[in-house]
Amino acid sequence: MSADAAIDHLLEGLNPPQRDAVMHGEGPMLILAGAGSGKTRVITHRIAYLLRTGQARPGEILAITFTNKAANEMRERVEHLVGRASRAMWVMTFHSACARMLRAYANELGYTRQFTIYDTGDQRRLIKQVLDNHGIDTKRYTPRAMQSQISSAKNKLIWPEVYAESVGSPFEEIVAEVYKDYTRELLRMNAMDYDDLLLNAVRLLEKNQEVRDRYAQQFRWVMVDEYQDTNAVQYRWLQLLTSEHRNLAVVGDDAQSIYSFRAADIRNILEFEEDYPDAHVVKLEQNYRSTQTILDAANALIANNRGQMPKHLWTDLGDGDPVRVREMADEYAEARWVTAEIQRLVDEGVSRAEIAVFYRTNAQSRVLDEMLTRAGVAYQVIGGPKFYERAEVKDAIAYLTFLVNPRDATAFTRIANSPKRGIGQTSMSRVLGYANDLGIDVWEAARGEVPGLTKAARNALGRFMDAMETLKAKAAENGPVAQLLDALLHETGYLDALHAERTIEAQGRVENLQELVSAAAQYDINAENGSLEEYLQQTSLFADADNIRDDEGLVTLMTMHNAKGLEFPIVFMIGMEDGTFPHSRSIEESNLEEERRLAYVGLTRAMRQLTLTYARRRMGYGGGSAPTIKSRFLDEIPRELTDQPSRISRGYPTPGRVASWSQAAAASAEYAGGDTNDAQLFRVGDEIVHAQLGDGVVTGLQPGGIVVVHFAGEGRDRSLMADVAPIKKR
DNA sequence: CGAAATTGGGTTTTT
DNA sequence: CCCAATTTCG
Repeated sequence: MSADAAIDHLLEGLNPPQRDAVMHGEGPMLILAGAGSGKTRVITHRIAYLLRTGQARPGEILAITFTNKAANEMRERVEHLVGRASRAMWVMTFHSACARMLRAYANELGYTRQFTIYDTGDQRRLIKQVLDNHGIDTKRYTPRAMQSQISSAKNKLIWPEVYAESVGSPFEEIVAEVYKDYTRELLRMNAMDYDDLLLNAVRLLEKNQEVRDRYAQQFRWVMVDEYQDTNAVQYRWLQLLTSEHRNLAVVGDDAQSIYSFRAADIRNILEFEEDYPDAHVVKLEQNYRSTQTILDAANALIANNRGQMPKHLWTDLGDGDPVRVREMADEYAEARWVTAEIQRLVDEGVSRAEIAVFYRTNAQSRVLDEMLTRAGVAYQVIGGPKFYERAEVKDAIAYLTFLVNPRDATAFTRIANSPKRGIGQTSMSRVLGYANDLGIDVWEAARGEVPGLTKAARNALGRFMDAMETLKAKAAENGPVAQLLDALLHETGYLDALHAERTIEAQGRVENLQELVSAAAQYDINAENGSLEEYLQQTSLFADADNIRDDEGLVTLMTMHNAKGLEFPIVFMIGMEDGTFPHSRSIEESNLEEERRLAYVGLTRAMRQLTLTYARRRMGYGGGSAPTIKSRFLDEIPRELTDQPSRISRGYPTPGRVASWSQAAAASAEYAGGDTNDAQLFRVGDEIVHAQLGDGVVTGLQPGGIVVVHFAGEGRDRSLMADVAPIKKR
């Protein structure tokens, strides 16, 4: 293929705005990409186009995403378009890119290139220690609260010194103190937390002109995905990197900004045109994913937010089916019904991999979990308790970490007595204190003559460190990580201790560790020039969402946050109740707009069929089941887009929709269990009693066994399924 | 020092 | 309701 033909090929099949974005040359660009508008395609084709036209060389390209999954996908697609040239590009997450820069210049900031990356748990442990050192009451000032304050300060680019100057309350004074010490401790341990990766990368670029020049010159072409979710630090980092060439192309959708709790600042995208008055703006509004009905529902919902960037998603895929809305008795009925529906779909020939269930909080997956298991439906749950956060996995990783980073006291305290080998709290403190006093590595201290140890403790510590020395020698050989891991688990007695427990739980732990070893073996195979350090970095930046499997016939369960960037032909959104979604906390914090954007994200994941369910009663944290109010978001979706009878034609069946309706109602009756009513029993005007809502009057009857009831003391009518609702004629 | 028992604490979303 | 961390006892 000639060069020109190759270029034509790249532009083929793109719509005009997409093509515009792909072909844009020098200068800043804002691509407003609605859901499902083919933005990944635009980014990847743009990269290929820049290369093919000779405007860019591979090494000049920096393409940034938020998740590893997105980065991998982008990398694969770019590789598909341009081949091996993709290897010289930086296609990765913010965190990986920063970590890479920091490894290269760690010493500039007083770190070594072996620095450890701390997750939230590690952070809290270290903060707790700082609090204890200060004699601060950790009940009143919880490590959790401290961690969240510090993290939010970091994400706003507020350094410890600056924070200390602006304290306005005793609480903040303590935070300031802890923040300062925590930062110092991290440096001493040669460790950075997640936030530090970004923050220190900024510090490095600001502080060191040479480094800044190097990267700012290298990255002539910068592309950022999900720009609406960037925070102040990421913003600054991008500014520093693009100061030279100003070829910053950002892709995002303000309607999908859902990470303000992680300090994402929607203003970054809203004000992009103010930051770059010469920015070329492209709007991608044609959606290639969903039916028009689904898009209309999403458009109508998001219209309730103020200050959106004007846009209107459309598709030529046709209207498709109405959005299904279902009311269930409680979360069990809801889960049973969803399960039954899934089984029905699968019977009809739908692949399980085409089906997803979304919910607001991870806890909601439990009931569904149970029902699907009972029904024998294969599924995967994304999120929740994470593999790399399980105690045994963290232990194993901590062993490796300590081998690499001998200063990491957090890793040391985690593993020194795990498995139990008689090195208790006091002994560990002695070791740490000793290291502190002499200003030496924890490793070195632990090998030396630590004063004040009992004979037993000294022996135990000696044996432990002997094993560690052996492992360190093995690590120095740079062999496969999996082998080292395996050796470690045996050498340290970790597996023996688990086997000795002889419990099912311990067996599960052993299996998790086996899984860890095979994952490491995978790494050994995949990594081109792998190293223990790189392996550790990868695992610490690993997110559960990276684990989604899409080719094994599994129904996918996940939070709506995790669903961002994905699509499924058939989507269920459950728990559509005020308090659950929108979450009560968002209502309290008047953060409804972000919740609505989250709902928007959920709705726009669906390609063909969208079903929204809510339960009349839901269990709170403390056992009791309480009545609920259906989500205000449901009311924001025009009825005519749903299979709910519209208010005007209440009581009259809508032709064409009746069949599927009664089918669904029948399924629901079958699975909801409990006493059932026959809809025929009720007539308009009947007085009824509801188990929770009390007295009411039937004001309408609808197909599918729905009775519309007006309850005393309620401003509106409720539609109830006669066969499952706890109602009786009086 | 380790294991068991109790208590209290907290549940939005996560790179 | 469930987990974790602290406390208490052996």
